[in-house]
Amino acid sequence: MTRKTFTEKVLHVVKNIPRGKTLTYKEVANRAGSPNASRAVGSILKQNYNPAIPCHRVIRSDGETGEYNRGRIEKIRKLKAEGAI
DNA sequence: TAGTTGACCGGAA
DNA sequence: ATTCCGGCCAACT
Repeated sequence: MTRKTFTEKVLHVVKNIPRGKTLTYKEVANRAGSPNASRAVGSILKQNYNPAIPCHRVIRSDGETGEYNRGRIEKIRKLKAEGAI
């Protein structure tokens, strides 16, 4: 069984996030199989530069947008453009 | 191989 | 309400 690594699972989950919807790092980690790996999710998305992965739809549990490769402002702007805010 | 870092979370002061 | 602390996991050096 070639199980997918945590990283692959996270990328898959984020890739499946529909437009106008936002998931928290904790939710993504939970779907990836590790509910406590919320921090690892951020580290992974940070390294993953893939336009097919809408990492800007992943926000913090506090309701804040969190950070983004291209800037937090761009992240917020994209979320607003999608109606997530 | 081991140690440090960080796009986090939750609880305590 | 805001600020501080420890814990958790993967990637980096």
